[in-house]
Amino acid sequence: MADDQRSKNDYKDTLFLPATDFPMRGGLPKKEPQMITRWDEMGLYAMLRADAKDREKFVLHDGPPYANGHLHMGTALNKTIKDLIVRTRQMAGFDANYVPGWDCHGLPIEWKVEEAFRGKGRKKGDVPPSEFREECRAYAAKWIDIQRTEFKRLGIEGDWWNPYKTMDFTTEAAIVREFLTFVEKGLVYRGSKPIMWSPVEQTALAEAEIEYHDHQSTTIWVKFPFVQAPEGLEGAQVVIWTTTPWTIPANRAVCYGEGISYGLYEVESVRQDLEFAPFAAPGDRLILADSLAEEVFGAAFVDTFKRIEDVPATKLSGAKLKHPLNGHADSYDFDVHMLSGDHVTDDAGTGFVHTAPSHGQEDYFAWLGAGLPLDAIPYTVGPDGAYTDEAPGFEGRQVFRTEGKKAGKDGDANPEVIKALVEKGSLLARGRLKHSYPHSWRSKAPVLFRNTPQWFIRVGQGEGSLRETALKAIDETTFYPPSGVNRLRGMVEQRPDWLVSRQRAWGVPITLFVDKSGEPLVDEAVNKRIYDAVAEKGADAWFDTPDAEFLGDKYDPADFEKVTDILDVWFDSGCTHAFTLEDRDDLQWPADLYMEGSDQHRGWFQSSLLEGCGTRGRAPYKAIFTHGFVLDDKGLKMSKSLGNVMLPEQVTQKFGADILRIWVASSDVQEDIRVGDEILGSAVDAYRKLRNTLRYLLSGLDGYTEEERVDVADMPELERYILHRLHEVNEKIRASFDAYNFKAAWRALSEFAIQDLSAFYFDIRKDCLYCDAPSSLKRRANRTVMAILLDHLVRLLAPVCPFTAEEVYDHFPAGLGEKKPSVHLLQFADVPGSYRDEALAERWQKLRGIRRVITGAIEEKRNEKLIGASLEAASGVVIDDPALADLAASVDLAELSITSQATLANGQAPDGAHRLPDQPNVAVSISKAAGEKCGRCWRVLPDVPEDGALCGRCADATK
RNA sequence: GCGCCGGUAGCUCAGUUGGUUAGAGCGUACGACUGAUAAUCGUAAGGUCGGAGGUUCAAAUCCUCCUCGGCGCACCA
Repeated sequence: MADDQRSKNDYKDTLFLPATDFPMRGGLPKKEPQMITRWDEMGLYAMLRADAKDREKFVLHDGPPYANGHLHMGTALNKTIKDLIVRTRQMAGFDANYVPGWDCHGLPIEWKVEEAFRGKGRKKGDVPPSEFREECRAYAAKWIDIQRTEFKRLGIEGDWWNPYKTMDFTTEAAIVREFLTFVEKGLVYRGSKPIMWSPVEQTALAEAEIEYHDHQSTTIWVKFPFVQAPEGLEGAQVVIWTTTPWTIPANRAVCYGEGISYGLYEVESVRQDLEFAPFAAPGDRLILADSLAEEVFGAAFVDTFKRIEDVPATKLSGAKLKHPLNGHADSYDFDVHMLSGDHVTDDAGTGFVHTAPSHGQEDYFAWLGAGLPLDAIPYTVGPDGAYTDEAPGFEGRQVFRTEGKKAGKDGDANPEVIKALVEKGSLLARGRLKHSYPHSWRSKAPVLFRNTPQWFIRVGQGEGSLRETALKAIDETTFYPPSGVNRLRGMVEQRPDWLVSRQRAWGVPITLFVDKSGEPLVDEAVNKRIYDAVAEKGADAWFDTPDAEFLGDKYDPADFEKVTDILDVWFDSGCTHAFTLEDRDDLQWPADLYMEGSDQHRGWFQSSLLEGCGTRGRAPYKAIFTHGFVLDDKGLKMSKSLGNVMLPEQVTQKFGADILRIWVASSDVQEDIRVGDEILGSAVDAYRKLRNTLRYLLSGLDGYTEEERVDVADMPELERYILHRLHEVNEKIRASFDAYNFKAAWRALSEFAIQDLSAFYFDIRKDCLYCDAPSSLKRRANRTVMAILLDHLVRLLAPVCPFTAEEVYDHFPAGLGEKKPSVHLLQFADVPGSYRDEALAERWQKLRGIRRVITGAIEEKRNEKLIGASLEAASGVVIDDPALADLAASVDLAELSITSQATLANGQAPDGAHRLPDQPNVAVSISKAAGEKCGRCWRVLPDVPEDGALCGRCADATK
């Protein structure tokens, strides 16, 4: 080893090099769980509450996730945004108490539990309802535990040990109370409508529970003869087309459109080249929409046909048809009405619509609209999707299979009906059609329209209606983003009455007694007894308690029927505001904010709105914030089949929760956001950079004490400029937090740390920090500013990276003053307005421009291998702008640009000087600095006696 | 099918009421340093602003159509 090498090392000991135990690498996957344990043990949540006890409340009301399954990126995103909101509000000086909740009732859990029972060889029918519900309860409880752990792993702060659950007895009672309020207000009625029915799950489904998938249907064209043909139509038959042959036994009418042009057609010949005989035969006289005739004849393998005459729609008015199954099983001998219908079009089918009022919304309304009686509508299909005895000859045949592996596949109803139609000579043609068809979102099995008695909440129309109240409430709500208002408004404007009954076991019962006329009993005393019983024993109380106990002396149980349906789970979740915000002392009603995915416009936002408006006349929230969905790195939806699913657990295990949180904070969460390896990689890089900046602050403040502190007035301009920037950035970040604009806050924070601090301020002051005497004013000012920066940055970082912020806080040098037990007990600190100095900032903005010219010039010389370290350089700066030259003269350009020397001149630049396009008046020439290199500070200065010896400044500093 | 939202450098995002050569950070490449070192600093490359028309003296920004993606609604007799 050479001598000068050793001497360098000797001087190294005289430097004030940064020192800290704070590690450069985060090691988050290991460290974060320990931090969670520590927060639990110290009771951080309780401390936060106690600390904020008397502050103004800010309530973000949690939309309950469903207590089933592990977290996915969507739920992680959702809870992380909520946590960002809650933490920033808390640190901004509010009491932001976050009470998480879970949605526990409903089909998905029931489905899983049924599966489990089946696995043990027990069919649902064999399991007593109370035992079944007990299992559901246990199942939900299990997943609540799992999800709680997973949410906590993400660093979500909240009342985890006292959350709300829709299955708590008190909650179930509260939901009963809310529902009975609707009843008392006369908003609940029993209707009989065709509704979506899932034969596999044997329940009615709301629109929210339906999804559309492709389904292969058998289509048929069916001929209906006239009972008594209108003049000129003797022997003619009306043709319909349907994709649901199984609804033919329920057919009671055929609709035609008044604006459609119909014609009477006669079959001349049918195709002979087939291996089977077409159902159509020469001489058949058929009535069809003109625009569809050719298509129909094509399907029927008719070779040639002729059009005989027009059939005006008026001619069909009032006509009666024979049912195509007339005589089958000695039945179907009633008349089929021809009805006019606006819904009939001639762009598909035959121009005539087969109408089975028990199996379609439009069919039902067409029937009622014609003034035909409700009780003439048959119930041909039972809850199990099999024909009842109202479909003579087909009893027991299933539309869809409901059991085993083939559940959801076509049953034997269609083939049997088609066979019967063929026997009757009513079939004209058949075919297959692949089209989108409603399916249950849970079982993925197709559903059918079925006419059953159900309970509804009347949303109504016009003045005084629930709809009107809700629309008014929407106007009074703030939406983030503003476009959300259109969406919710559109849905509320259009939605039908709220179907709230379900024929299931796991949920809050519809606690109604119905009298002989079908009207629900409304009696306060009875309702009170019901409420008390449910509060004590849960939903089971409704089913297990004898009716007489509820009804009391006033009513005879024999006069009433007890409803055994349960409530739609959306009603449960719509009540969360009542049993959480209102019933808990540590929250308040209405909520300041509901924050969920944009799909909840149709879900929770709406159910809560209707519930709140129905019972309390206003929305339970003041504002709604929506986030988008998590997509893969190419912008596609994550799905198992695409193999592009990423789980939050993978992220926390590989990188840590703080990384996941940075991903959230740096993304535009109001839109759909992407996630993938590269995107998370950026979050990791940003994290490292920020972590190192904080580490540098910690290490630079090693041994700092209050005595070092310098008044701002006594600080160099550079320090004051940085404090000005801090003020600016702090304002920007705080304002962004207030607007829930986390990406803007994150951007401001990380760009400040990178550009202003790491690449500019720290770089310039490194020499001072390492080499100047501890007593030097400049160094003290530098350390004072570093202390101020650290204090603010750790607070601003805390909501985004709660783990890392806490770790930084742990490593705060003792001299920074008294500490709280956790960084999260701090609030954001105001940066004194006196730090703000626009004039100074403008000057330094210009100086940074000059600096960029110098660093660019150095880089040129570096590429020419003339110099290496910038301290080897001396810069000759020439400025052709007197004011700018004066400004440059007021600072130490060498220090600013981290060169050893600098000269400044006015006027024209020499040839070959470096320039930048945006700095037209600045030119820089670089030469090697004259003198020897100081062995301590490495600057090349004329006052260094020999290479490796000390410069004057260092000689003083080491005395 | 209809409605809403969105498509700006490899990635994440800025781009105010339309106005000079469209910005930042990260990443990349190259280089420097070796006293923030699995760090730090510098320089550079990189975009026909999803596409096509149109309005305008002037459009990433306004209009129309198309396309891709997401969400929602609906129909399918």
